[in-house]
Amino acid sequence: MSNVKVKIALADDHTLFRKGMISLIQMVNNSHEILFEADNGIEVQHKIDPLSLPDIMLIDVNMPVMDGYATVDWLKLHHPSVKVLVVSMIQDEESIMRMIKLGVKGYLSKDVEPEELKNAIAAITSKGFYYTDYITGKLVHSLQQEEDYAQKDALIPLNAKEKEFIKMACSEFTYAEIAQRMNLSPKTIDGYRLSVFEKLGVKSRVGLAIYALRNGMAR
Amino acid sequence: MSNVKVKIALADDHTLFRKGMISLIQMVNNSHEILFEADNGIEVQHKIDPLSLPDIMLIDVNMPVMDGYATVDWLKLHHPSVKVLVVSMIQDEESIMRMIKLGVKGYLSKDVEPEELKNAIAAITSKGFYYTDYITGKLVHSLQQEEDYAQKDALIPLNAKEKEFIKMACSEFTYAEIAQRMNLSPKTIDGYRLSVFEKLGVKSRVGLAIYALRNGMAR
DNA sequence: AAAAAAAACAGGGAAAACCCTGTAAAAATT
DNA sequence: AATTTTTACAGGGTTTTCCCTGTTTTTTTT
Repeated sequence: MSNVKVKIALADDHTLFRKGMISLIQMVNNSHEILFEADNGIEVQHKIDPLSLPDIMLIDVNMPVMDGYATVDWLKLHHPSVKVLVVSMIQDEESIMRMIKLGVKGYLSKDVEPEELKNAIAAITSKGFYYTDYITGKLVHSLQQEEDYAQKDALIPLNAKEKEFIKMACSEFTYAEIAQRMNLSPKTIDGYRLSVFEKLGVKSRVGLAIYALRNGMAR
Repeated sequence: MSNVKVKIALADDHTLFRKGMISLIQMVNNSHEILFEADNGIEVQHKIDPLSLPDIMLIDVNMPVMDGYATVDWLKLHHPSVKVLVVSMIQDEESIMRMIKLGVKGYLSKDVEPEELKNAIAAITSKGFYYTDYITGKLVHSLQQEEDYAQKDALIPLNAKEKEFIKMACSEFTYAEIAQRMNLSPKTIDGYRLSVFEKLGVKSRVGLAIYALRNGMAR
């Protein structure tokens, strides 16, 4: 650990919890400096000093006025160098994924041991992130869900021409232009249109395009 | 660790590497049983015994005839209980993400210390997965890339009604139905259509839907 | 209060998409 | 070789989308 103090700031609407965290952080050793604390995102915006940005910000998800998501989003845009460690009671996959996608460097439960909080801050300082097994598990699970969802198409038998037609339909070409490009008559294309509409259960070309994009049949 | 041996199988086209791995695994302690080894995915399909499935399969990405992806995909479908640990020289984000999405429980480089291989097998056996910091980093990075890509829309000034229209247009409603639902005349909707077409540079409703989905303006 | 800008609406027409029913040729089955 | 299935294609009509040129009403600015 270097001789420069790690600068930390906190955003959490529960004063008692916030004060507790601060005392915990300072108890560990004196290599951490608390820059400021805030009740919510708006206060963060006012209290943050561009000339002395925190290295790490501990942020809660649930806060009044401006919640954790909005706060992280704002930080990402205005002070991207600030590394965010979420500390929240909320542990559901959706919140975790949303925060990870916003670029947070760690996500802890509020009932972890003080030791783990220390480890998290140390890891984020040294290698840039700290994801527990729980978080990693959620992350991977979510990815696989997406993928599984995107593969029900294998259940619907579509031949090569139909798949090609679907890809072509996900564009601004007219059916007449698609016919040209596939060397088929517009009437044949109309036949493919009808058959894929029925197979996929869509009622319009827009519906088809949406279905295809959502299910990875076209990019 | 229980008294039942952990059953392991390997798929890698490099015989020497495979043999080395086996000796390493058996050297650790005698709690591991090697069920079989295979040159590629096809051999896995033939050698695997549904009555005595491996707990963990070590699989390489690059293999002739049937590669790692196809092998994992096959295992996922036919023997989902088999936990896959990828061991490969390939370490790029795309391969890693593809394998993770296929549900592999770990991904190691071929030049890790034997100690880490041991840890990985132990972790997968006990808690179900083993992702190194490197893999976790790639995972999170890939997620954030996706999200960043999906947010350039803020650059184009669209008012609330236009955004609502775009969402509605990403459906199978006709413009007349959209007009009803937004309590506006079809002719007004036609005006919104023209203005968003121009702002987003699209030429048809399908083009609009594709643009909106790709840029996160509609789900 | 007047001027300017934005939002809502309209007529009308051409092009594209949609949706029937039906036929001819090629390919696969038997 | 005969039959069935699949693929390719057509006529013709309805609806929807697209696109042009406007007017009226509401909101914002000065």
